[in-house]
Order: sequence, then C-alpha cells, then structure tokens
Amino acid sequence: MTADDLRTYSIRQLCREFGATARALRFYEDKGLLDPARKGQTRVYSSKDRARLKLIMRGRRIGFTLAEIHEMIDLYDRKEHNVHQMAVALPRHRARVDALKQQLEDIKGAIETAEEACDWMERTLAEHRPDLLPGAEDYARLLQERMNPDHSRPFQTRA
Amino acid sequence: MTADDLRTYSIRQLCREFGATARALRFYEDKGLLDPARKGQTRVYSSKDRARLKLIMRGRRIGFTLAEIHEMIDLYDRKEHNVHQMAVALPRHRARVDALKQQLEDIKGAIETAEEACDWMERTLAEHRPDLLPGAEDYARLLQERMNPDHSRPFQTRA
DNA sequence: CCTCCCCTTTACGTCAACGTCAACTTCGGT
DNA sequence: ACCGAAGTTGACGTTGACGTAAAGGGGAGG
Repeated sequence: MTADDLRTYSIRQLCREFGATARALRFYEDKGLLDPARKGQTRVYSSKDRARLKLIMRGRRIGFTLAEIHEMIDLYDRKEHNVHQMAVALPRHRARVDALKQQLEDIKGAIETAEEACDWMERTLAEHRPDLLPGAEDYARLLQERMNPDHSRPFQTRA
Repeated sequence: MTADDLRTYSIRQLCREFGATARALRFYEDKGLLDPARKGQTRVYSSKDRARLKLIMRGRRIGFTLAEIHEMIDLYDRKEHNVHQMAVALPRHRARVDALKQQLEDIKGAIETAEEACDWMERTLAEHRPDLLPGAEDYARLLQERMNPDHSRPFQTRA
C-alpha cells in the first residue's frame, strides 16, 4: 500500500502503460491536469499523478474535453470549493450524468448493431470465401501494406 | 408504415428534432453521409434520410468520427461490398466493438463516481446552505448571467 | 572525450467538425 | 408588388488536442 504509494514513474513509463505520448502528458500538464514533481528539469510522476492520468484517459475515451476533465478532477480532489462554486457545479454535473446515461444507451445500441454486422459479414465470408476468413486480419494488413507503407500507427487518436 | 415512409422533412424540421444545425446537415452531406432529394435547390429529406441522420447523431454522441460513421453506414446499408472489402472491414469492425465495450465500462464507472460526487455536493449544500439547493439551477444561471451577457448557447458542441 | 539516448522547452503545423459571415434566390402572405 | 422567413452556395475562421521540427541539457557507456 505505502509501497505502491511511494513509487515514482518516468514519463515514458506512464506513456507505455496508458498508451499515450510524452507530448500528451506535457500538454495535460500545461492545461493544469497534471503537476508532477521535478528532479532537475525531468518530470517525476507519483502514484497520485498516475491515478489522475488514469482518470484523464478514461475521460478522453468517454469523450470529455480536457476542460471538463479538469473540472471533474478538481471536484473529486475536493479542492477549495466553497458552497457557491458547488451550487454552480452541481446542476452542470447532474446534466453530465444524464448525458452519460444517454451515452450508455447509445453504446449498448451500437454494440448490438455492430455485432450483428460482424456476424453477418463472418457468415457471408464463410459461405463464399472461407479462405479469407481465419486469417482475415492478416489479409487485411497485407492489403493495407501494399497500399501505403505507413507502418507507424501506435494508437488510434479519435477525437 | 408506408405513411411514415413517405413522409418528407425540411432541413429545419430535422434540425429541431435532432438538435443539430442546418450547417451540420449540409456538412454531413458534403462528406457523403446524407444525400437528400432536391425540389429545385431546396433539400427534401426522406424518412430514410432521417434514419441515417439518427445513426449519425448517435455515432457522434458516442464519439465516432464522421469517416467512421460513413464506413458503418455503408456497411449497414449493405452497399456494393465485395468479399475483399468485407475481409478488410471485418477486423476493423471487430476492433471497434471491443473499443465500444471498453467505453461501456468506462462510462459505467464514470456514472458511478459522478453520481457519488453529485450526492455528496447535495448533502453538503443541504447542510450548510439549504437555501441554494432547491433552485440551485436558477442560482447558477443568475451568477452566469452576471458574469457574461452571452445568452446564445443552444447546444453543447463537444468534440 | 565522444556518442547515444532520453529528457527538456519553444514554436509553429494540422485535422476534424463545424461556426460565421456574405451574397444571393424562392416562396407564402398581405 | 413588396416583405420577411427560410433556403441556397462559397469562403474563411475557430476550437480542441495534440504532432512535429528545432535546438539544446545531462548522464551512462565505451
């Protein structure tokens, strides 16, 4: 527990762990979402920073803007918020919860339709060209590589 | 049934129904996501166009790019896709399904934390300043209006 | 000492998804 | 005939979230 809480991380370690780039982490810092310690000039991330980053990444996947994530982190960290700030933040936050519930339904629906489509494609392929089926992924990659020799796509940016 | 399928819609009608702008619909058309009929110069949307728009809006809320949505619509419309296109599309689509499932979990978690935060704020407010609580929304709006007289924000853009 | 390699900052570039004019045309109502 | 509302097509601007190139620091290994 304390052993974990005392761990520190380099920028690269966190990048690998969360599939982000160093540029992104520095950018988040610029925006006030992170504030790692420094050893000289080099950033040293604590496990608390790591937890924050985890929240950030989750927020990004969901589709929140960095500004929204910033607001939420402040909220969860229970920083200096007086009642007035809370009175302002509460309805906004309630609205976000509603939006999230809508999104939940959207995604459930999307998964359903998408899985049907996948199954249908698989059946169709199995019927007409079963040879393309088991290694469909390899086949696709092969085609892609013939098209353009761009091999550098470590992660989907999306958004 | 046929009665519904024969209905047509003006651009404004669809805008109001889905909370989009006319500019957005035309933009989607530019990108090949919609292709309404024309009466003279004016766009006339069919119920099939409406269904497509519904898919588009859902996709946007989920966070898909227009390019991805385009690909999906083509898929679901079962347009001219030969087996080769399918062999390419299938793994990509499977990957998206996985991403969606990840997103589903993310959102469940986010809803949970967010609701806890809301409840906590509500309790704290009720304890210290119950006067700000029932009309918290009005209070917030009031504060906002004092800050900046910007009253034109019909919809959240997000993205 | 030199060479790598990873780190840093600063600055400008990019891409998606529209928003925002500007400058018309078209149509229903008075 | 005229008005106003709603429609159209460009063209340019904006915002968010980084990417990328330039220019350099610092320490570990040979």
